[in-house]
Amino acid sequence: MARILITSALPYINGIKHLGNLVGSQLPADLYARYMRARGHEVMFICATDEHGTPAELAAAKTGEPVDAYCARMHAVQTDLAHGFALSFDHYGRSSSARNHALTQHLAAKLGEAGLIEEIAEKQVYSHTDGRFLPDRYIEGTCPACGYERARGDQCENCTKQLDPTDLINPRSAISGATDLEVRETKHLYLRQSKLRDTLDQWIDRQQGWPVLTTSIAKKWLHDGDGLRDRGITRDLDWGVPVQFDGAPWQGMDGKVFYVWFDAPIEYIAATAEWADRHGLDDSAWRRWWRTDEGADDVRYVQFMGKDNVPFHTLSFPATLIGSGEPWKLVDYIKSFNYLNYDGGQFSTSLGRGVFMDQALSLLPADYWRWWLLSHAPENSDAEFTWENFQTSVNKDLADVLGNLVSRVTKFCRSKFGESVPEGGATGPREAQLVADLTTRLHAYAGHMEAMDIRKSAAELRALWVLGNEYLQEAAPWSSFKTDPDLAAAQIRLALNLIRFYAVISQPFIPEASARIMAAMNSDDWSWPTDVAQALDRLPAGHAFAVPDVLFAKITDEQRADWETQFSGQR
RNA sequence: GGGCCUGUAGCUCAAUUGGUUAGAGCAGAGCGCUCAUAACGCUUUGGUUGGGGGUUCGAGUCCCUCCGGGCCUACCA
Repeated sequence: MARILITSALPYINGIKHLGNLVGSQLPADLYARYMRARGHEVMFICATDEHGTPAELAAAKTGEPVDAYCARMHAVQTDLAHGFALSFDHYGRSSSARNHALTQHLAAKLGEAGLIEEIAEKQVYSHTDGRFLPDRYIEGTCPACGYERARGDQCENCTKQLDPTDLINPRSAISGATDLEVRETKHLYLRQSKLRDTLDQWIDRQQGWPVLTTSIAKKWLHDGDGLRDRGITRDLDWGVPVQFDGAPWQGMDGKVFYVWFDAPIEYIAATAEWADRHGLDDSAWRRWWRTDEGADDVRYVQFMGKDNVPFHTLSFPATLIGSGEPWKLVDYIKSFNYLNYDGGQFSTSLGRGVFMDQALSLLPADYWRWWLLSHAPENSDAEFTWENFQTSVNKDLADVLGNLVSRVTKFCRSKFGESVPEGGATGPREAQLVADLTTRLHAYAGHMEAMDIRKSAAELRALWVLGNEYLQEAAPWSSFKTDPDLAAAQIRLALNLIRFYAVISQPFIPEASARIMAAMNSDDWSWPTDVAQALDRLPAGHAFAVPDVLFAKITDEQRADWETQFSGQR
C-alpha cells in the first residue's frame, strides 16, 4: 500500500468555473484519487479556492460586498458545486486561511534568510479614481504601433506587440475608465529564482515520463533569453497575505501583500494543515505528507493542472520549497491538460458562452458530465465540446451499453426467477472465456489508470462493459430458459454478479451510478476485484436484489436543440 | 518575431516510440436476436496518414519545406 498525495490546481474565486476548468484539473484528479483509494492506497486529495489578487477585489467591488465576505460566499458556492460533481477532496481549503498566512510568511522568511529575496524599487501605474495600483493589463490605451484603441498595458491584442503601460497613448484604467493615472515608485520583493536555475534544470531532467507539455514549458522558461528570470512576489493590494510581519527579514513593506501566485501553491500544504485542524489532529498528521524528514519520503505526489499553470508548478513553487532550505516534499509527477473548447470557440464567462458547472448540474446528473469530460479529456491537444458529440457519447456509452445491460439482466431475472439471485446450474467454457476476457481488459484498464491515461482508461472501461453484452448475446438465457432453466439460472447468476463487478470498477468515473447499482444489488462490497472469478461469485444464490430505475435516461434531440440555443452565448 | 504542440476514415480518437495488410467508437450498409432504455450481437463499406521533397531494407513515426489549427511568451490567475 502506497501513500499518494494528489493536488488539483486551485480554482480562482471570482465566479463559477466552466467545464473546461473542471476537466483541466479537478475532475481528472478526482478520478485518480478515487481509483487509488479503490486500490487500497492511502490517499490525500487536496484542493482549495484561490482567493487573492486583483480580480477577486474587483469582483467583490462589483457586488458591493467586502472582499472577505465575497470570498467566503463564493467559496461556499464552489464547495457545493464540488459536492455536486462528486469531487472527493479530503479537504477543500481556502488560500485566505490562517494556515496559509502563517506558512506563506514562514517560507518567505526562510527564502529571505537564504538570500533569495531581493527588494526592488520599481515604477507602477497608480489610479487615483480606483484608489489602487493597476496591473499592466488593467490599463488600456491606444497602441503606439498600430493605433488600436483598446490595447492593453502588457500587449496589444490587435498587433500582438509587447507593450509597457507607459507606451500607451491616452492611457486609462480598464476598471473605471479613469485617466487620472500616475506613475509612482513602489518597492517590491523579488524571488531570486535565477539563482536556482541549474538546480531546477537538473531536477526537471531527473523527472521521467512527464508529459511533453509539462517539460517543454518548463524548459522554455529555464532557457529562453537570459534564462529563468527573477519574479516579483508582492503586490500593492489590501487583500492577501501581509508582507510585513513579526520576524520578517525586511522592513517598510507595510500595506503590501504577497502575489497570489506565491501563496496559492503554498495553500496545497496549508490546506492539508486545515484538514488536520478540522479533524482535530496534531501537526504531525499533515507534516507526514509534506516533510520528507517527518515521513513524506515514501509519498508519491501528483499534481493535476491546465497548461497555463505549468510554469508556476515546475519552477516558481519548487523554487520556493527548495530555496527555503527545508525538506519539503516536491512533486513527483505533473499531469497537465490542454484546453476544452466549446463548439468551435472558447468558453467565455463574459459572453455567457459554454456550459458552467452550476448550469451543467441543473441539466443532468454529474455522471453524465464526468463520463463525457473524462472520456474526452484534452490530454494530447485541445478538445472540443459539442452537444451532438455529448448526446451520442452519453446515450451510447452510458444508456445503451451500461445502463441497458443492467436493465435487461435485472428485469429478465425478475420475470423468470424473481428478485433474488437464482440457484442451480453450472457454468461452462463460455463463462470461463468471459472471465479470461474480463481479466485481460481489467489489467489493461488498471495499467491506464495507473499511468493517468484518461481517455484510454475510459475506452477500456467501456470495452469491459461491452463484454457483458457480448456474453449475454451468446449465452442467450432467454433461450436456454426454455430448454434448460438451470443453465439459464447459472447464466443470470453470473450476469447479476457482473453488474456488481461493473459498479465497483466504474466507480472512479461514475460514482453516483455505481452507488445506485450497488444499492439495487444490495451490496456494499466495494473491494477491488483482483481475482475476477471470485469477484463474480460475491452475490450468492438466494441473495435479494431490486430492479433499479433507469440508470441513464437518454438525451433527446429536443433537449439537445434547446441546450444548443440556450448556451450559444447571447446572454 | 521566438518557442512548443498539433493535422490519421464523414465525426471523435488509437497505433507497443522506425517494423507485416494503419486500428477502435460513433455515423452509414447488411444480417441475427427479442431479455432490455427502438436496446444488444455479428458482418461490412470507408484512409495516397494536410501537400511536396529527403534519409532508410522499411516512415503515420525521423529530417527539410510549404499549408492549416492551437498554446505559451514571465504584471490575469
